[in-house]
Amino acid sequence: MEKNFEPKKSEKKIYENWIEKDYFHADSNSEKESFTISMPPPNITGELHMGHALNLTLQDILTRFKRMQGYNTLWLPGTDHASISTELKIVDSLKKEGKTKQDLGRDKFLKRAWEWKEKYGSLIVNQCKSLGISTDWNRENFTMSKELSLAVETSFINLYKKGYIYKGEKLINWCPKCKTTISDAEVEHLENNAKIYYLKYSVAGTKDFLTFATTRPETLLGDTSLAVNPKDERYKKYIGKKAIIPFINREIPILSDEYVDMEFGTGVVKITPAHDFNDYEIGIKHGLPMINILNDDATINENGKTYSGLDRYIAREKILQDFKSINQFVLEKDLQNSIGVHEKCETILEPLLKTQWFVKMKDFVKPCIDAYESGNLNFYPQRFSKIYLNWLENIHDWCISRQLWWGHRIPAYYCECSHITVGTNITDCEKCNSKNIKQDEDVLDTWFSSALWPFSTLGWPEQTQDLKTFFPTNVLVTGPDIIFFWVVRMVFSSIEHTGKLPFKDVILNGIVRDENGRKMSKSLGNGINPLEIIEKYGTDSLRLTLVIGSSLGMDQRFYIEKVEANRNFLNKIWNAARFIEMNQDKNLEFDISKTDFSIFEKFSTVDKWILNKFNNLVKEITTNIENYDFGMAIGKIYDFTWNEYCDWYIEISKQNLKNENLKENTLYTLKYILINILKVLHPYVPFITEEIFINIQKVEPTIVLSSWPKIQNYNFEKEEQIIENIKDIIKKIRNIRHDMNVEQSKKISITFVLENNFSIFEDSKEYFKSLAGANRINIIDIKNNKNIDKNAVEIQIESGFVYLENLVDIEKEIQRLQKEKQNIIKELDRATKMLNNPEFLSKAKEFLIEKEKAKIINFNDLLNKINYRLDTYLETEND
RNA sequence: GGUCGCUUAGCUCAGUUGGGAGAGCGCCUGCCUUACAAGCAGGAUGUCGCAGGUUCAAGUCCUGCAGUGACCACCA
Repeated sequence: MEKNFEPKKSEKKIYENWIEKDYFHADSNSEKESFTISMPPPNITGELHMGHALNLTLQDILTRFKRMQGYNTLWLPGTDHASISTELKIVDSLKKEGKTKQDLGRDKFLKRAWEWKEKYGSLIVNQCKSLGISTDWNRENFTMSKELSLAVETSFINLYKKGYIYKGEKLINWCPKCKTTISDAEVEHLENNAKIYYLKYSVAGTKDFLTFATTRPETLLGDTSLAVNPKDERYKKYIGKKAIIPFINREIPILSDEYVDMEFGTGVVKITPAHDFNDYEIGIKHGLPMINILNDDATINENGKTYSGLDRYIAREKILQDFKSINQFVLEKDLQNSIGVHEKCETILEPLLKTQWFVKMKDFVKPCIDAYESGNLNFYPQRFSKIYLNWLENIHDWCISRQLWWGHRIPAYYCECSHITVGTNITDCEKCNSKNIKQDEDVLDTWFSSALWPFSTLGWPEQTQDLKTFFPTNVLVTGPDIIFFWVVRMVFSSIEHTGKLPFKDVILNGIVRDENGRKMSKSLGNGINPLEIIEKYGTDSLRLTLVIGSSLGMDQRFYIEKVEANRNFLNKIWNAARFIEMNQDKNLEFDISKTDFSIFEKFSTVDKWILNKFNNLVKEITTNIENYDFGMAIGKIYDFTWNEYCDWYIEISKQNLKNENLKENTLYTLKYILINILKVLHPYVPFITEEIFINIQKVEPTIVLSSWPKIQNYNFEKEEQIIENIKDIIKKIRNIRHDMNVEQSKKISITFVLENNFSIFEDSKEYFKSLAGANRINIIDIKNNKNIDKNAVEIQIESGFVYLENLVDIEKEIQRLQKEKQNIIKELDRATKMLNNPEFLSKAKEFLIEKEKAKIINFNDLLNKINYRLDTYLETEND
C-alpha cells in the first residue's frame, strides 16, 4: 500500500469497476425484501452544488447500508426536463444569436431543446457520479422519456375523466417576461419599499369626491367599483351611488362589503377584479364586470383607452400626473409591502384573467392529511409535517398549463364543433369524428410529471414487475423548500393513480451555507463547488464533511478546515490498514468472512475488550442509521476508530505481536476489527473503504456487496471493564509524568501493590512498559509488608496501589494529591447529599441509587489512601 | 400577522427516553516513540440566551421575555 490514499488515482477506477460489474443493479424478481429510493431528479439545466452533494450523500448512505443489510436495494436515478428553466436558458442562448423562439418555430425549438438535454443532461449525471452514488443506472430515466410521457398523458386523462382536471377562466399569476402563467407555489414574495397614493373619484350627481388609496394606480383603468365597509358612518350615504373614473369616463357603483378595513387608508377601496386576487373575490360576490386592461407583456391594452400601448409603470406615472392636473391627486406616502415576483426571473407578476387548465385540489386534501395522521407517512424531523399540513389546509386549485413549448404538451384536442377531446394519439373528434382538430398549444407545469416520478419510473401505468417489486418506495430524501411543490403533489398523485402512498418516510435535509452562514448563491459568488473539493480532497472527505457533526433538517456551514480534518481521519484509517499489512504473516492468513465466533473465547483480554466495544458500537449505530441519525452514527464510528482502535488497540497489539503465543489471535483481531470498521464506514466513505477492503480482505471481491456486521451474542463485559481500568491507570501515570516534567524518553519503575487481580497486572506488564514509559514492573501482594521508596508517587486504585519510582518532585506530588483530595471531597459531598434525600431514595431509579452508594464506598477508600499518603510525605519532609 | 427553528468552550457545531456537559478546529506544554507530523502524549476554557415553573433531579419538559433566522400569508 502507498503511504497515503490518493483519491484522484483510485476513485474513478473504483466507480467504473462498480458500474462494469453492475453491483448496483436491483433484480425485480428477487425473493428478498426490497428497499427503494427514488432519486429527486436534478434539472438538466443544473450543475452539481453542495445541496445536491448533501442530498445524494444521505441517499447513498441509506442505500449502501440497506444493501449491506441484505435488502434487494434499488436507488433509481434520473433527470428532470425542468420545463421553464430549460426553456429560459434556450431562449437566452437564442438571444445571443439574435433570434427569438418564434423565429425558430415550435419544431425547431424543440429540436434544439433536445440537443440541450443530450448535452447538459449527461453533464449533471456525470457530476453526480463523481459522488460515488450507488444508483442503478440501468433504470435511469428522464421526465420526458417516451414511457414517462405516456404516464403523464395517462394521468392527465384519468384526472380529466374523473372531473379533477378542468379548463376555466380564472385570475392567475402571469409573468410578463416569460409570458406564461405560473402556479401559486412559484410566486416569491419580496419585501418592497413602495409608495401608496391617495386619489379621488367624483361621486356622480354630487359635488363630493371619494378618496381611496392604492399602490398600483394604473389598475384603476380596470376598476369596476368602489367599496366601503357597511358600518362606516362616513360613507353610508354614498352606498348605491356611482363614482366616475376620470379620463376614461366610466361610472362605477359604490358598494359595501365587510371585507373593507375602515382603519386602513381612507376606508374606501377601489375594486379591480381582473387584476387583484382579493378584488376578484369581491367581483364574483357582487357580480361585477371584470375588465382586463393588460396585454401579455404588461403594456396597457385597448381597454385603457388613451393609455393603451404604454408600459404598466409608465402608465402609472402618467395617470398620477393626470390626476394632479385635475386636482384629484391627494397625497403619496411610503409603504412597506411585499410584491410577488416570478422565482425564476424575478419579474414582478401581474394577476391576469386567463383561460387555463387546473387541477381541482379540494378532494385530495383529506387523503393527504389522513396519510400523515394515520402514521403511514412520516417526516424526519417531524416538525416539517407542519409545512405539509399547512400547505394542504390552504390549498388552491393548481394551475397546470404553461404557455411554453418545452414540456409535455397538453393532450387536449379542439374540434371545429367546439368539442374538446382528451386522450392519447387522438386523430379525430370523439363527438363529431371530424379530423379537423388541433392540439392545445400549452404544456404542463413541470411538477405535473415530477408528481408521478416514484411510480412512473417503475413502469406505471403498466403493471410491471418493477412496480410490483419496488413500489411503494421506502424513503424520499429532499429539501424542505419543495414540500409543497413536490412532496404534496407526489402524495396525492400516487394515492389517486396507484391507491398507495409513494413512500413511507420523508427525510428533509438542510441547506449547506458558506462559512459565514450565508446561502451559497451565484450572485454573491460565495458558492463552493463540490467538484473542486473532490478534486483536491477526494469524494470521501467531502461526503464525511457533509454528515459528520450535523443533524437532519438543520442548515450547516461548510468550511475547508472541516474537510481537512476529515481527510486526516481517512488518512488515519489508511495507515491503520498499512500497519496491518506490514505485520501480515504469510503463515497466518485467515478468512475473517468465515469467522466462527466461538474462537474468541480463547482470545486475550484486550482482544475481547475491543471485540466487545465493537459489538456495542454496531448495536448503537445500526439503530441510529435506521432512525436516520446519520451524524450520530458516524460520530460514534469516528470515535471508536480513532480513540479506541487506533490509539489503544493497535498500540497494545504492538506488544502482543512480539509474543508468539498471542500473535495469531492478535493479528486475527486486528484484521477482524479493521474490516468491520471498513464495513460500517462504507456507506459514508465508499471509495477508501473499497480500496482497503480489496487490499486487506482478499476473499470477497468488493465491500459493496459484503454484509453489514451482525450483532454477536458473545459478552465480554468483564474483559472490557478490565482493560478500561488499565487504560485509566495508564492515563493517570502519563498525566503524572507530564505534571512532573518527566522527559518522554525517561523510563520509570512501577510497583503494583495489590490485594487481588494479580494476573491482570501480570498480563498487562508490557502495556505499562510501552504505553506508560516504564522499564521495571514489580507486583507485590499487599499482605507482604511493602517496602516502597518513600519518595515514590502513589496512585490509588481499586485493587490496591501503584507506585511510581524515580520521580523526584515531591512538592508537586503533594499539590497534585491535595487537588485530587478536594475533588473527591466534593464528589463525596454531592453523593452524600443525594443519599440523604428521602425523596431521591424513594423516587429515583434503583440503579442510580446503587451507583451513588458505590461511589461513597469507593471515594471513601480513595480518600483514606490519599490522606495516608499525604501524611507519609509530610513526615518525610519533617525528617 | 401566522407558523417553525436557533441561542451550549475563542470559532463551527453535536448532545436519542430528564440522572454528573462533548467533538472538530484553534490555543498552551512536551515528543520525528519505524502505521500515520494529515501524527503521538498531556492541558486550559462553559452561571448550556434571560426569568419563572414542573420534578428528588432540567442543556433536555412547560410558560413568558430577548436576540436571530427561515417559511407562509398579506391591507387596498
